[in-house]
Amino acid sequence: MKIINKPSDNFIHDIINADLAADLAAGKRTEVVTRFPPEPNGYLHIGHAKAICLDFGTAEKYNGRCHLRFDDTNPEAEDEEYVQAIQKDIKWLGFDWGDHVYWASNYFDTMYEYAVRLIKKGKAYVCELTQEEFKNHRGVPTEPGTEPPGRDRSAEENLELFEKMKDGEFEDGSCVLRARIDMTSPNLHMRDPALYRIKRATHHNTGDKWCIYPMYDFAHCIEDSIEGVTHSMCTLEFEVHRPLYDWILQELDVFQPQQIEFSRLNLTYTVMSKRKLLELVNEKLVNGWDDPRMPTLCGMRRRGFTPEAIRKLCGIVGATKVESISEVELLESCVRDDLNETSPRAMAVIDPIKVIIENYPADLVETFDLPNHPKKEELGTRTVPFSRELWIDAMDYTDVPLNNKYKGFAPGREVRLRGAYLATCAAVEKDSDGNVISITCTYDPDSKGGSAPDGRKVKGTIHWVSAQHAVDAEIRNYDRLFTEENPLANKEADFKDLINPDALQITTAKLEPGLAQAKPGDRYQFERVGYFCADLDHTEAAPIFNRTLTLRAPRKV
RNA sequence: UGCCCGAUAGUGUAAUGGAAGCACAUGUGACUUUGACUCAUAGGGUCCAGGUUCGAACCCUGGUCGGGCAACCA
Repeated sequence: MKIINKPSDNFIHDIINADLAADLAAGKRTEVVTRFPPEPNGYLHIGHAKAICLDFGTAEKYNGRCHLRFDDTNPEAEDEEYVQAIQKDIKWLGFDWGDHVYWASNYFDTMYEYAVRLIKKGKAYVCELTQEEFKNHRGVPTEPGTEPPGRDRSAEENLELFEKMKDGEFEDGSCVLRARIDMTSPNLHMRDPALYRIKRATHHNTGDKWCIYPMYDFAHCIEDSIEGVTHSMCTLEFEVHRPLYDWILQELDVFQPQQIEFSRLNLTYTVMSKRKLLELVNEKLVNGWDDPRMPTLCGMRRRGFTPEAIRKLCGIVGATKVESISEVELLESCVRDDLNETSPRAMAVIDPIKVIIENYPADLVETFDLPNHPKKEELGTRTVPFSRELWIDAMDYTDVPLNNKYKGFAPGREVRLRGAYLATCAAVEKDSDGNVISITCTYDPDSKGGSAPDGRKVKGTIHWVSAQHAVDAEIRNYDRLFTEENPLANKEADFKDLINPDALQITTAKLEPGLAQAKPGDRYQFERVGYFCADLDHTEAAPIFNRTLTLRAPRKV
């Protein structure tokens, strides 16, 4: 299949199209290889989803391949737990790396050889300055730095010192290997950056084999090069690292991938940095990485968001170099759009009040087969019991309707009990404080199914649950994590003070009985309320449902 | 006061020298056995100033504003 002349979705594909055309013209092999390179030091969030969609999506588009590569060059931060979680989340999102899973740590031998090569060329040296001392030599952005002592040592000496570093003859932090580039460069990253540091830490993959570990700048370009990555996409903050990326590979004279930077995904009412999310977890402001309020993929999964919706969002926001904050409404729209199509309907009463149907036989139970989806017959039907006493939602009763959009009961008012009968409110019983305790009504036995033989119309259709059959459930109502669109906008303030106290509100509800059999993760639309999914901890005996999102347009009565 | 990057409706994103579109959000209306969905409809935009050109969101010059960069993190 021809892989050039694919329509462009973004500036990155423009670049790839041009590269492929040039390769073709030069008679070279045309190929696209990308990679997603997480450090296994935390959970993936929706910002990573954007990168994943770009990396895997681009490879798919050009019939190339995308590698999953764990960038495990800092053993102190990394953990096997994250390795498993990252793989699970990528698969959940719908992408597959096939056999192409790699580890930076598998290239440690090659990296060491490459470092030796640089030393031999006089392009790297062992520097014994402390961090603080080197900082003084590096200087500040507005002034050139100065060359540190020992910079002009012979290659032989450096080779010997570097070998001693590797052999553990020096203390942690006593020296580093530096690239010998230009201490006066206007780009701080080119002022003799560190390539290797000494760190006695057990690596999850290489154990105690190494006591020196390569820095990101040295490791990443080499990883890309070894794997034959053609287009190495990363976020904007690495733009100033690109000259170094290119310098290292040129000095090494090895295959040179192209680094392309794009802007991170930001969403309103949340934060997207691993460090800040970790703070929320550590300070127990949320219940772990998979708290449904979190923008992590595992949190969103538990919340009930779908991978399809997240992928759709990533497609819509695209890839540019503009630093932007997308409105969370866009994500929510993608989620509702998908859930509306796919989730079966059910009835659940969140804020129950009792309805007694005076003229309905006390011992009668009828069942109704209601469609699971109003527009998709193929989703089938479920059986819902109906009896003399029902639960309806408190919002569906009022003494005096405030406007003509009101759908519920009011004294003398007839409404449709969804899928069952028309019923007219006869009386209401209140406690001494004026709170509604119960409503009595009469039903029209000829309106079975919800329509009257005389064809009369009713204003509203409300949902209900048979009281004697209702299943009690815990409902976790989730909302936005922060009260501010951009919790980080005020640099003086602590973003953690801006957490929305109402982002989780736990209530109990009356569910139609079939819902108890839901399996953890099953998604539903509770009609007229919102989208919900059975929580990870849900059981038939103790049902728990998470509110994914309310339906659009909050009720204004 | 160094270097790098960016700037198109409220938000995100197209238009690559030839009619400024789309989506979300918002307003109005229709439909509805979900105040959902669906459908129709409205408002609203090229940071500023010059220049090149028959023609500029796009090219050039100068500003303005926003972001990034001074870990032995990635």
